[in-house]
Amino acid sequence: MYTSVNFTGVNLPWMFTGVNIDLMVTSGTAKRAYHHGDLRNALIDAAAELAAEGGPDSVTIRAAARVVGVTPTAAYRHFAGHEELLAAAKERAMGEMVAAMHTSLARYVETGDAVGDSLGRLAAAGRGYIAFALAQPGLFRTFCAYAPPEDAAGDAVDDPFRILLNSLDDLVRVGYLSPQRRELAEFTAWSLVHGLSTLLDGPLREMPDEVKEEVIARSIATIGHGLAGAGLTPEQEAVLRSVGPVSQ
Amino acid sequence: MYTSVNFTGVNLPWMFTGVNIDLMVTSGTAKRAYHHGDLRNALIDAAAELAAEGGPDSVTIRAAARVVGVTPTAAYRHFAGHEELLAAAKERAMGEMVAAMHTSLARYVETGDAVGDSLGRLAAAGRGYIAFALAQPGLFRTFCAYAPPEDAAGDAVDDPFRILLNSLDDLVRVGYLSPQRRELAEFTAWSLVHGLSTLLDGPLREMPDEVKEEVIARSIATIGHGLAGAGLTPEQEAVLRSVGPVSQ
DNA sequence: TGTACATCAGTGAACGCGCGTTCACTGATGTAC
DNA sequence: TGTACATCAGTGAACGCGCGTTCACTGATGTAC
Repeated sequence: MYTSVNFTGVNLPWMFTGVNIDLMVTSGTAKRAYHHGDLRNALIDAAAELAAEGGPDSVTIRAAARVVGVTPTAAYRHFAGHEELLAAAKERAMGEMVAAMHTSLARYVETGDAVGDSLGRLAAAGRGYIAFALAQPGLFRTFCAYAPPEDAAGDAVDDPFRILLNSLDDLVRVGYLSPQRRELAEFTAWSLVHGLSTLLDGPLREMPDEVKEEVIARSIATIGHGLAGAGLTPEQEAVLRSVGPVSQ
Repeated sequence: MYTSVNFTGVNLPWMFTGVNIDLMVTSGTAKRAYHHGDLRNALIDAAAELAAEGGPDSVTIRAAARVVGVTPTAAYRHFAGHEELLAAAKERAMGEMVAAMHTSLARYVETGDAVGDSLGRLAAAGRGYIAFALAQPGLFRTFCAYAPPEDAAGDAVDDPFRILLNSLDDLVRVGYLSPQRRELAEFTAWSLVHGLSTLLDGPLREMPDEVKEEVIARSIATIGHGLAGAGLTPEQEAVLRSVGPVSQ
């Protein structure tokens, strides 16, 4: 399980956050005090849970309040409105994605071959991305709707995109990827991995897992080959380039 | 403009479909007769228009009826419910996508080089896909939600996927793509093109058009190279393959 | 050719739903003295 | 250490919105005779 979100069904995050909690024991059952203690985080937890179950559209103030067991109005003490709660859920989803990619990267076992290991790390990062999308489709779709906050420009160093950039830079350092082909390669790699994630969880949902696995493996290999820029003759590459934008 | 949907703002499709239309001239202004004449198609036109403007979520029975200038109840004479109207909109979106791909394919100018032309046609098909996504984001998102009807299994021969399959088969026939690497390659190609479409219209929306163009060109070239399977040594390809699925 | 009438294709009002958001309020907390 | 009271963090009721869908209805159509 990649996510730290509480999926137990019973949402009692305040049991664990434990800031200023009051319990009133009433005839043997624990009852929440009038003051929640950490409602803001509880609502974000609930929002992430809702996102995991039904994607970003399922994140509503009323639903989150319902999950926590609180009046919708109470949420307005902690969020300016729906948009702010949704933004928090997106932030969570982004965090989960980064965690998934790091987990995958951490599991990669180095072989000692510099080129192979650089490619391996790139592949591992992509694997983490895809695995997260397939394991947590709701959170993945929420992650896709993520937009970095206006104020924090370039602050989020630890985002998935940064991991990708580093992997590709590594491939240049190691001599596999030419600086010329390095340019904009991040978007090619991201597109493939993102497209795989979307399609395997969408139109190709019914595909057997072994076939999915083979599709992923072959796709990664194809990109791996492609980055080298071998295969096509310069003339053929020029032909491809001549297939320009389709005017409307 | 790829789409045949009426975007004039004033939706008067019945003026053109002209089946059994009655006009009652009342003090100089044309007024629709009580019976519409072709309400079903008018509603589908409206649904496609709504989808184009706001994606599949904007397709509602009430909104479509509003566009046509008819009571929501009237729609129930022609559609079992909301789901059926949405399905019709998806069908339309699919049709527009196919048209866009064919347009792009038709514009490809053959060079005479068999391999180059096969690749060129594959690229042109992909271009059409991406161009449609960028020109009609709402319809593209509606297309993505498309699910073929249960009854018509394998009937839709002329769908985008079929175009892709044919292009790849061509690459084998022409000797560029080995039968071994042909297998499942359609999903790699589709993923790249689909991912590009999604990202360029999403997180990369602000990217200048020339850069977008360069990203597309380079991505297509990378896949072109990659399909040849040159670049990586067999050992390196094996390393990539060993980066297996990330267990949860 | 004219007319009675069944059928067809709409109208208009209403239902219940979940949503975001606001209002006046009240119970709990914690601090000044 | 005890208490008055400001402040904080909730409640409960209500608003308007757009949605899907259903009901009884009515105006228009076209056909049998």
